[in-house]
Amino acid sequence: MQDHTVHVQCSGCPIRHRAVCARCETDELLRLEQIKYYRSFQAGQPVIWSGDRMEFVGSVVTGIATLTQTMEDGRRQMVGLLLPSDFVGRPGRATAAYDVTATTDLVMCCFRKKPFEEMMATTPHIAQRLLEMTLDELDAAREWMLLLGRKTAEEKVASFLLMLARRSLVIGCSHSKASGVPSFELPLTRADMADFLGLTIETVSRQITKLKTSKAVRLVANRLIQVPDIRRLAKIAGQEEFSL
Amino acid sequence: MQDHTVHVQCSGCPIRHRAVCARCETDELLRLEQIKYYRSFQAGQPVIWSGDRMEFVGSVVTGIATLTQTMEDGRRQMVGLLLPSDFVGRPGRATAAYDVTATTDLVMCCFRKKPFEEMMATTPHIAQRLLEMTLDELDAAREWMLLLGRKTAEEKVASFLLMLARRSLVIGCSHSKASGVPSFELPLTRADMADFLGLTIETVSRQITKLKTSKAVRLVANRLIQVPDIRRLAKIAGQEEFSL
DNA sequence: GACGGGCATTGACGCAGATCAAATGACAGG
DNA sequence: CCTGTCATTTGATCTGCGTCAATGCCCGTC
Repeated sequence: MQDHTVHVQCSGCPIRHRAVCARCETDELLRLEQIKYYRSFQAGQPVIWSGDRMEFVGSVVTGIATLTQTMEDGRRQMVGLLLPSDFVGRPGRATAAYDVTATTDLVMCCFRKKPFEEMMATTPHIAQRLLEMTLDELDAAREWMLLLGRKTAEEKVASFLLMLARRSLVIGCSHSKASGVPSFELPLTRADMADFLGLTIETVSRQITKLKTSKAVRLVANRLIQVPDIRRLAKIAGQEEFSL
Repeated sequence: MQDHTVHVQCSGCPIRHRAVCARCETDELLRLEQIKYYRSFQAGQPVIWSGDRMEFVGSVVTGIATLTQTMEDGRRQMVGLLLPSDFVGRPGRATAAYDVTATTDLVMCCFRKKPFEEMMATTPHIAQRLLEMTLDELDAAREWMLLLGRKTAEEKVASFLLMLARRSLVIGCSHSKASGVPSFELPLTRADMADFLGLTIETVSRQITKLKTSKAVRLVANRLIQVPDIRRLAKIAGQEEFSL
């Protein structure tokens, strides 16, 4: 709840080159810097509720947030996993379409919607970058649709862990480097994983146990996972041909 | 296979105000007109295969195409349903990410990728409109994810028919107007519907029979469907509160 | 060290939807 | 009108995952 505000220079920002501002020149960055502000959220806190008036858009700086849809009877489906540099909100729309929740402690770089929209209209670099990011998200959503519609529970869980393992390699996560084996912290509870994968908590748990028993993954600590053979995990996830 | 080419003025184009060119001024339209060409595909013909080199992007003018993903073992999931005015292809990408297939006879308005990308860089109206369309598609994909992950077979089929019924009202389809009851032609085979909904052909068929028996829909002709009470269909689809 | 509250695991059982198989219908061509 | 092809429906059976319920584990607090 308590959003304590800080101010930092964009030039030293950890997401400077991947976020919506990635293509901005120095002068454009200065203009952005004037309308931006930071907000922090504690793990578990809501960022916005679906239907709420959206007075800002922004980027995840550190931490992880989720985007979920809920049916009247309570069934939930996660429709987005927001990692650092991902963009939240839709320019030109008044109310939020999804619930956004901080699943870890979260810092966001926010812009009031109106000034941001004005800047977007006059700064092609921002709109261009936003288009690129939106197209990437659309691709991700479509791969996710294949997972939800056609994969088995085991394949779903393996696909999810594979995604995280891959990411931990790319980012060069400390765990992965130290051991030489891709390993990472699970950023989601079983309940969140279930909502991500269109399964129940129990099924997720059973499938993780199964992967553990078959030695496809190792649970080092409660939430710390190692993937000794990423290619094998990819095979279980239903992706025969696999690179990286 | 036989792509017979025609030339038509953009000003009289049926998708002029909804496609990627919607925001273009007269002079911009003239430039587009110079690099465009039409291609026709017969029902059932492939437009592109996933992995193929994409030498063009374009808009659906008339007819319907599908975007599908296929796993190595043959499992298929539709990830996009392309209706008139929808955009095909991703600027800045060399190869197709999905199979695109004409499910009805199809006419596309194509642009060679290179000239189109150049125009996009110099014509903000095009990039702006494309961003808007991509954001809409992302929203659609996310609603689709809720359907795939959390809805029952009956809800899935009802949701699909509801989408078509709604669309036939908005477009002002001749069938719907004549009878006063929303009705429409099913543009997809059972197999395509199954790929759309993440079900099998048999389950789709059974659920349609069920909806027919419960009088939620009527099958006027083989492929012609009437929805006497759209609100009831929405309820079955899992959308209690419903407008339009 | 006992207690309580979240999360996670495990087990027993049932059902929605997949699978396998066959019948029916819709058409186009001879 | 018969015949082959393909889409669709219908039936019988099987199974993966959901549901319900109990137990275990981790931690912070008293």
